[in-house]
Amino acid sequence: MPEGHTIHRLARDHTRDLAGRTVAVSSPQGRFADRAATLDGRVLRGVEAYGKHLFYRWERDELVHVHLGLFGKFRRHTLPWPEPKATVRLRLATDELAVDLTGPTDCSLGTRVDRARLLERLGPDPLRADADPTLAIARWCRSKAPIGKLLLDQSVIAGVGNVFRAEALFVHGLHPERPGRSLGDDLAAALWVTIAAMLRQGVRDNRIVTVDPAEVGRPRSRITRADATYVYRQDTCRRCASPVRRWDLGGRWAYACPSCQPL
DNA sequence: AAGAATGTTATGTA
DNA sequence: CTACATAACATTCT
Repeated sequence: MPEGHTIHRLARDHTRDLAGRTVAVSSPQGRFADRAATLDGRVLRGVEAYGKHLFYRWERDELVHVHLGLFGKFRRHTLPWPEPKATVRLRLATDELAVDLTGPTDCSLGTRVDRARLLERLGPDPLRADADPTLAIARWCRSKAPIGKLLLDQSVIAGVGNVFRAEALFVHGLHPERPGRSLGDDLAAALWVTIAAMLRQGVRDNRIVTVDPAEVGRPRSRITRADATYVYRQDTCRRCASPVRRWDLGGRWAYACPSCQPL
């Protein structure tokens, strides 16, 4: 489920609800079940998002790193909360609410050195104030790899997943197989801006809606999941009704409209 | 109710 | 060394 917007949204919500408080930590079936006690009952200092990664920082600099992967999900419970289900890898709880994590690719205890090592492998994240767009743009413009592959490469740009790849390329009429270096500086810069705007909108809505509500003729709030994209998981192009093409690109399904996105 | 899914990494092969 | 393919891993939803 998650692309960068989900992660940033979680960081924001968890900062509001958990940071600055004493947090009960348990990891019933988790990788650090034995060490959860070291964090239990201490103050959570803050929650940080970078691309698709989350970092929970405790007093004395211990960090819990979470990556949701394809299936990871947080669920919140208010008082009287249930016993964690067998699939729960991490539970964070204050007096008011409990947050359960299931299905993560990663949920591990680490240090700021581990965090730094991880961030070295990530490109700029458009949702972060410290992002340097020119790093991603330069990589695109230098590479002969298909732009559809470059968008999923987290070391080039962090936070884009399969939906935003399909949709951002559609908006610019770009075929996913176009080599990055064929874009040119202006188009590449425009693509960054589009991705950043889509991600920001995603944080606001807490879901992905990439179609223009005016184009659909319905307010944003009344756009259903099935109507929320131009080509991603669509049979026909939401703009011109051509049959959408779907093929494997970089190990994931790529979607494109042959008419709106010629090669 | 089988199958698909908004992901990543390690390993094998060319 | 690069580049690609494949497998492995996580779980829920339709």
